Amino acid sequence: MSLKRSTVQQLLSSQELDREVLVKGWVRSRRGNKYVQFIIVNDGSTIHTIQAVANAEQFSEESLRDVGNGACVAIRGQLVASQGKGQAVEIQATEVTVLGKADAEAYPLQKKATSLEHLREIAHLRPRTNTFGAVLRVRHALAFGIHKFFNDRGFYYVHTPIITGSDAEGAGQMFRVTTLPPDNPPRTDDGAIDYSQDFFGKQTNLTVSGQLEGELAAMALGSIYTFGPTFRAENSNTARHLAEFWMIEPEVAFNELEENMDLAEDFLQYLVRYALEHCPDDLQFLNDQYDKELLTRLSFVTDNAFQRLTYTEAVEILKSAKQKFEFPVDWGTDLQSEHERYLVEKHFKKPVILTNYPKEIKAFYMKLDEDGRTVRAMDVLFPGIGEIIGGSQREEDYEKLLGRMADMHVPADELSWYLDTRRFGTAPHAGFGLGFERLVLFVTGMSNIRDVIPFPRYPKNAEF
RNA sequence: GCUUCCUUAGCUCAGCCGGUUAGAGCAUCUGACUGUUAAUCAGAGGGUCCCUGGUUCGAGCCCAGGAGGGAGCGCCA
Repeated sequence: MSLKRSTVQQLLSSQELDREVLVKGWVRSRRGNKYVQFIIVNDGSTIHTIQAVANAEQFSEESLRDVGNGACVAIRGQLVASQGKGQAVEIQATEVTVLGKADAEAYPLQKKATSLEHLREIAHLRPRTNTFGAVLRVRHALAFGIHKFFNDRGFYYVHTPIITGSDAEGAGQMFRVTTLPPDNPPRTDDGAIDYSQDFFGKQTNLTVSGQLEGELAAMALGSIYTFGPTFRAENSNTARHLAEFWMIEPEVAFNELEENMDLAEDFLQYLVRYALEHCPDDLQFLNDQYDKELLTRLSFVTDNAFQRLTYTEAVEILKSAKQKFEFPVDWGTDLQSEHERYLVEKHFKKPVILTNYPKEIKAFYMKLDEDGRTVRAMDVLFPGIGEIIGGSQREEDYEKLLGRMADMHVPADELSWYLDTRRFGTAPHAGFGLGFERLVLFVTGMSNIRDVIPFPRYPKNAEF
């Protein structure tokens, strides 16, 4: 019977020594002398590596020639207690097979430090680094934790469309989806492009948000969430924006603003706790390597209630702050990054939820407050990354919603399907959007959002 | 889109006031070393100084334009 492959993770945590094992993975390093060689292997199951020892009596120089940095190998041998310091167990190799060679002269990944900017240019190989291995494992854990959180609380996962016929969602610039020939599209009599001849018989785009469709589902299933790709064709060049990113959008019937805040806070604390529990080694590595405050900051999020205050209260605090701001604070204008950072990092020193923004600076679907000046919006602000969640209680009143759409020049006829929820059995409801990569950014302590997604898309870049 | 900084060996970076044959560490290759931990030690090979044009006796260095990248800002998640 053939020996089953063990992962590095299984071998390192095994109490069962002096048995034959088989490991397969990629060589991180080989060193030694003419009597003994040490082969360091990682297989992605953990950030840690396992050491295989090859004695010269069994392995000629020639047989290990191709066992170099980056090569893929299968190693069979005895799992034994290590004679050396630095690891508890190691494999005394009896058979080393090279599954895939890696030319040492050409292999782009070095054993020593390589900049994150350079790794971005070789994004097809960067998962083999410690850093990206850790980031991708944490990313997975967070994705899994999101589904678990909602499933455990009776939410249904709803798949909203990626191609949308609506261009009025108001969340940002959209990417057009078309099969018309770009050099010579069919035209109508007045010279405009004739989209009636396009694939869908109309103009279509990639979604900027699943929220409107999510609201439809919540008006039937009660509690739902979406988790899917989202696209923004904005020329945003920052460490916090991507043209293609993943968004989580829960929507809950009968929830009002207060319950929406409770959900957002529980959700974020749960996810940070989930990552701490399931990825301790990866987070420890990221803490040691990139951000010595990371674990402290994560614990701070799980251990402290978020500070809740209204936009109006925040403006008062900022106006009386001793700190000089580049942009003046005035009621009615949106807060700048510097203002949000002051509130979170200097004034409260904890995550902040800002609510009840002026209606002029928020979306048409947010519920109007009694005073007629503000809406039941909420933004969750995190240290370092700013807005991680944006949400609101939705306007459930048909007439008021129509009025808001008219004020903000949102075409009601294109959104008749959305308005139908208010015409037939409307109900109070609330939800929010969480940018998945911003969460991964916060939890990993990475500083650029392009380093927390395998293949980032941003202006002038769609490689791989 | 705006502001600002950067681009020199495979990688990370020095390079003085514009001066003759452009450097270091790591990586690679060769050799040494009986258990290494980013092994160590010795030696060798390795360059379109981002591109185009200009100034100058002479440009990696100064000037103009272009390309690419970082940071900050705006838009937002």
